[in-house]
Amino acid sequence: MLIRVDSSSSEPLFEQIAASVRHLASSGEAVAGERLPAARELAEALEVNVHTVLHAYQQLRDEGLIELRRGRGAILTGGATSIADLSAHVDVLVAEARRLGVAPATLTAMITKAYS
Amino acid sequence: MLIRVDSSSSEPLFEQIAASVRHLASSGEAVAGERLPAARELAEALEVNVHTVLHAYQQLRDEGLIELRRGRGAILTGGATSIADLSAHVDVLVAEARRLGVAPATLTAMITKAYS
DNA sequence: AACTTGTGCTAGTTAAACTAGAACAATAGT
DNA sequence: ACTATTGTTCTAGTTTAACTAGCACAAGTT
Repeated sequence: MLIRVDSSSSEPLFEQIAASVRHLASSGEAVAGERLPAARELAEALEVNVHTVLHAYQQLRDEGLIELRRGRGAILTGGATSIADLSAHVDVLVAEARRLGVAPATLTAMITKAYS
Repeated sequence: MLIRVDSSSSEPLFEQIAASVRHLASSGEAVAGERLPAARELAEALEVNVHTVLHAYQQLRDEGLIELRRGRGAILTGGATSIADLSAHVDVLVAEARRLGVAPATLTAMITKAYS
């Protein structure tokens, strides 16, 4: 269960935590039904505030990736399986983008626009 | 040349401007060699500060999408053609993500991760 | 009953985003 | 040459998001 964080990065800490969890799910390292570390526990391990971890967890819940229950913690939903299925397609697109010399920010912006 | 901005959005204004330009390029509405509005001019039209527009332009330059020259303005580079070529692939991936019920933030996070 | 864990609140600090105004440098047009 | 255009680079102030801190509470687990 690898969740790491870089405090010197310009990316918000809660986004980094959320990204780590998404990666665990997309790579298949964590599967549906699996439990994430308790917020207080993870906060201590990463040396960040509990609220920062909870902020990340709540965002993941809004995306439908996890469920949050008191006394039980954060559990990966079936949505985690879906994103693992998407991984291969993502790799293809990124390879194509790399070949064309398209920057990450450009590609993610295109994705966001295509959704709306 | 449609560049719009929503001041009530949580997304930074300069990001919205950059996203608009990326969309113009990816949709083919603007092609390589074409000139974007001058920063001062666009700032007035959008009712934002000149620095905000320049911030967006400088980010696009860092991505290799435009060139900035004094007295001349912002010109779309060949990179703009590349991202137009990517558009079809992006649409396929987004359609697949939609079908699986994957949220935009999840997908963009996967993209970012796949790049690194 | 005791323990675990997310929820909700207040509050203070730090960093990013935005605005404003000015002077400057390089290019374009006349 | 001269003038207008346009990006570059400063300083500076305001607003907002992110982060931290600590506490009380609710709902679930053991």
